[in-house]
Amino acid sequence: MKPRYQQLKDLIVDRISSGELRPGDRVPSEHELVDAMAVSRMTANRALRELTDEGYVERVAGRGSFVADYRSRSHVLEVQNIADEIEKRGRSHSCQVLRQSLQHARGEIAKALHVTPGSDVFHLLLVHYEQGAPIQVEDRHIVASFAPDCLEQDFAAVTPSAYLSAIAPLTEAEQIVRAQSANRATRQRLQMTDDEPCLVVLRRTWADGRPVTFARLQHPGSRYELAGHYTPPGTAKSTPAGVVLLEEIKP
Amino acid sequence: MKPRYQQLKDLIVDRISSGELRPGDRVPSEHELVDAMAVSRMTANRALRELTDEGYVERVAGRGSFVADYRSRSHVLEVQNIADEIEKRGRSHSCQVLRQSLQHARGEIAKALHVTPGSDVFHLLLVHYEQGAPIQVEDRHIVASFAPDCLEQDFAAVTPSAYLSAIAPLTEAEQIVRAQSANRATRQRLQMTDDEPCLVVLRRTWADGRPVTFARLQHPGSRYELAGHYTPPGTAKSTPAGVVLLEEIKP
DNA sequence: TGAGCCAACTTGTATATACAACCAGGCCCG
DNA sequence: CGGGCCTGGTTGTATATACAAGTTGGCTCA
Repeated sequence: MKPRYQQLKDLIVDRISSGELRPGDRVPSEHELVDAMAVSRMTANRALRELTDEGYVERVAGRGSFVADYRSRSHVLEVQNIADEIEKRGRSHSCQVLRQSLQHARGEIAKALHVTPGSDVFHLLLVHYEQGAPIQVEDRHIVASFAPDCLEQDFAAVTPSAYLSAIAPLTEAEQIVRAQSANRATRQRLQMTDDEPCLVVLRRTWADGRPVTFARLQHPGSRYELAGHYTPPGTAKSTPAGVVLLEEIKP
Repeated sequence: MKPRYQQLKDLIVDRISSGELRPGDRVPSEHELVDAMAVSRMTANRALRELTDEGYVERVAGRGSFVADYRSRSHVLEVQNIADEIEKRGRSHSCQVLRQSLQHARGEIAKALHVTPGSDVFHLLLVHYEQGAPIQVEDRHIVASFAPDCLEQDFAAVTPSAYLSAIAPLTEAEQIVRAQSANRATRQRLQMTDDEPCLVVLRRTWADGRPVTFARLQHPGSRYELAGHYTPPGTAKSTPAGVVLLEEIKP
């Protein structure tokens, strides 16, 4: 049984992420939660206070609690889905599936995913295109027990990222970024010149407290870059208007 | 007057950052705080709980509260200072200053730093070494009004990052990461082979609500990589023990 | 009409208390 | 000697209560 303050938090987060509550909307006050959910005010206070710390809610003494403008939240999810990323820029995304199979986890993969060697894992190999030009080779392993129906998915339509986060929210991610030379197969798939550097991202993602997928994402250096904007927790509101995006700068 | 739970938090954070309490050390229990500081247990509990959420302490029911191994904290600051990063790995850092001059901001630099073209900015060009091997070329511009005594600093001893965060806390950062080919001068400075990819980080950092510095950091792809571990806010406690570090995996 | 005051509601903090779950070490008993 | 029990200390959660301070809107009174 989850603690009650966590139940309250889940309830409110669900209403926000379902779209029922939108940024700026009023969230139930502590007193309303006390009446509606039969908890003490301290418990309601803890739920709302933690949601504030986590960036979901803004509170004003005397006025009430409101759904926050959740721009600065969660770099993790932001970077997850390359299809969203591309379409957000108003460009077309397409995808080609090269491999979609069940394998036995061996060596490094088993270690990375915390499964015993020989366990079932799915292996995906995809190429993502932006406006028809190849932009990413996605080489992904997924713990089979987490996504049993993986082989029936059409990943050309729904990316693995989107598919996985639909099963369960991805709670944690670890990644490392490298500049490497690509091997010949990858260079061909990404239509890279022989000496073009390759931006490699190794990313491992957690759900339900355990690692569920491990991906190696390779990109042509001349056509892809990673951007991030970080504000330390608790200093949220600083982002000023009229920021010149770094993307526009080519020193 | 600060609230009492905040006073307790400050007290404990001070003892940690001064080195009096080291990772693994026991921090006062709730009951001890109640006795020593004359607060209620709920107040002591709030202080310790928030320190847990912020990654300073770890708590185990039945045993006590302990200073956390503060690896997973604050991606922003973590990545800031390459000297700290290197020395945390137990390796020696050194630095060579190639340029340290006052210039007039032009074009892209003025735009990135939100100053009018022609304004004073400092220009630094440094090479960082790890165990004697070059690991980073740092090409940095700093708003002159933010750091007037920049020309008198010895950046071979104190890195620009450390110097800047000592003036005022850096509250916000934006960066983009690219894989590029390096030009000949950079290849020489980093002792890179002709076709070795170069990991480039462009980073702009804010203090006092305005951008104060803009850096272009170039690294040899074969000897440097960026690593990050992300937990979305509020899902803190998930990180399980015995995590296999991605660094150990070479797929 | 207009200015100011007041009441109701909100969040923020603080306390005292209670019970459950967990852990370590000591103690007792076989 | 060894195994199991128990106890004291610790965290985790939950409640009832209290006061302070900010905001809003209406009401009263000049």
